[in-house]
Amino acid sequence: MSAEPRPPHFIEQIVAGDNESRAWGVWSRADAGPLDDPGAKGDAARARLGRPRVHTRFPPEPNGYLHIGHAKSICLNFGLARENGGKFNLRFDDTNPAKEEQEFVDSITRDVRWLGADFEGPYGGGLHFASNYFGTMYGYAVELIKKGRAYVCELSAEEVSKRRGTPTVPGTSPFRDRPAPDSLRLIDEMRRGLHADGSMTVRARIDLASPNFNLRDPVLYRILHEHHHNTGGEWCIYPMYDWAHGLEDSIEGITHSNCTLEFENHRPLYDWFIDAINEGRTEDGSGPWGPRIHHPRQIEFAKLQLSSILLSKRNLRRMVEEGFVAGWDDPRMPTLSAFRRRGFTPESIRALCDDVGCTKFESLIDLARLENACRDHLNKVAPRAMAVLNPLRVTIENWPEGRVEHLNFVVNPEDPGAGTRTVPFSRTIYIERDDFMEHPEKGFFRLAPGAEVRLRWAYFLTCTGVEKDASGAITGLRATIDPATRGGDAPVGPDGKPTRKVKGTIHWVSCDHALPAEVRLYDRLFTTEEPGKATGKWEDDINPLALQVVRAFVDPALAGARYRPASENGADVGDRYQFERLGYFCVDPDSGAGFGGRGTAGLVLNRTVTLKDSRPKAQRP
RNA sequence: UGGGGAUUGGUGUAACGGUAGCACAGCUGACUCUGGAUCAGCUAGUCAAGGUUCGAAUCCUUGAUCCCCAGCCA
Repeated sequence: MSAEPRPPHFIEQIVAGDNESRAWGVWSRADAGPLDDPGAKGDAARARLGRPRVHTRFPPEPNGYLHIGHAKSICLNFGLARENGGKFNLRFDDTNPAKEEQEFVDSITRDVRWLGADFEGPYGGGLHFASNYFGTMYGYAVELIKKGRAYVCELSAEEVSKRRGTPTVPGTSPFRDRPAPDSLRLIDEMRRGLHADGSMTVRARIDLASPNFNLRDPVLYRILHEHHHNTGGEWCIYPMYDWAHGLEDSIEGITHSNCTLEFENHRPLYDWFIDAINEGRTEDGSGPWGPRIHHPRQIEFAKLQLSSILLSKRNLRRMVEEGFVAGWDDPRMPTLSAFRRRGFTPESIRALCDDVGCTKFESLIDLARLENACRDHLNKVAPRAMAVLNPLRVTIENWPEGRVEHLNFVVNPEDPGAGTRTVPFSRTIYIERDDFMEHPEKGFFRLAPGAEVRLRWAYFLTCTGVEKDASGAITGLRATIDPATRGGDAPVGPDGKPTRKVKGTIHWVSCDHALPAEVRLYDRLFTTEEPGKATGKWEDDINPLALQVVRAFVDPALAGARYRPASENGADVGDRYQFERLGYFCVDPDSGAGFGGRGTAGLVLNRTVTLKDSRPKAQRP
């Protein structure tokens, strides 16, 4: 998008500074990667040797689908690893068995791959699960109890809440002075399943008077007798996010723990945990506690917010569960699965994330920028075709019945390598109803009675008559073509210059050859920039026109269009086209089997985004 | 009413004591077999008030506005 590379943002600057000072050391033979690998992974591993360590991660909880907001974090973290020759981990933060499901692990894995953050490629540090570290974390908790830094508390959730205090009044717990041996016995009993859910917790002993509530003796473990998607029935106590998260980064050797702004208040807690664990530990591992553990640097940035879009998991879940949309991948949703189904490319999403930069300012990005990024990319790569969404039949009176010509059609003017194909032309064609005005208004330069336009790649056409039904509605047009304009070029005079010009060019399809298709015209789900802001209920701002379905006639070349499983970074994607003058469209999986889809019908197409409309604002529909 | 953050054109983003720049949007015009694309130009900004300084978006003071925090969620 940008002509010049964007200047480095603040996190990139921090990383560059850390590289300069070797703040995180350098990659060694032990952690650089598979040096013997003959492919790209080996190349990256060998290049990594001796370079400053940069190791990032994307740590989603598998409790929902990834949305466009996550894309920013994925691009940031993967980009940092790639640009610095480092590594990027995909890690599931699966510390709450009650909320997490395999379906979400699968969708997230697929979506991260689709975006291009290849966590198993040359810059990949692999796929990880926080739940694999439960044993290590438990050991750290026991260590903290032994050090007098944690205790078992038997306050109920309600009592903890009641005793939390206020910003100026300290909290209390009658258990915080429980002797370490007692807490040790109790945590063991908790782990062994001897206590009921909610009966007790492990808490850090920090500061019940801190104005930062995160430091008011936060809970480390709660009892949950639940089946876990990864560890099954192995555990009945589960670590809280705050306790687990920083440790996960530490265990994986993450150098820069990038997260969103709301965790700024948690950073002192994460630092406290690691410092407390490191208390008494030594560099060489001598002494009672072993070697010091890694202490990552957390950096907070503002999450991506887009206008006319809702991104909280709670709201997305409601939209799906209460039927506002058809599912997580309904093309009206802001999930990555939905954007993919709608026809957005990973390149365009990455371009947006790169374009908006990264700061601590909570900005609201105009959704149009994502749409523009998509147009930008698709313009360069999408093959062109013609389709008529709202057909008006035109009979060409000076074209013989039954005669068919195959005219040359440029597949993509932006890409000469895409070549040409042919498109059939016959006596009756469909044109777009909007491209005709019986009484043309000022500035309208398409078809009107007596007016001449160019049929794209075909002939100049002059409207000679209008057919109407009893109610006066226009049912068809009569017209003639100029045989001397075959191919769409004006005849040239003796001076080699065109003898006449037409201002308008319209698209068309031959009635006898057109392929019928269901076209789903998508628009934004909400009519306001900040849904629900006015009334407090986003339901009030739902756009009833976010989906309109039309029966269209499309270019016969679309007979070859397909929905293709595992075709784009392993994800299922439909073929994408530009329908000239209309926008970008792609094959939906609801298409019939003949088109590679899972549905029973014929061809189903989604409108990804319209073409830009540069008519003066007053003239736009 | 405690603590933690933030504030530069319409929207984003740079400038790290030394000419407020870039992108997108908007508006003109050129070109065009897509009212697309492309090309050229224009419009438009440092939250406020003081202070330090030869010089302040940048440093200091005070204030304004917005966001986050009192889950056994993440």
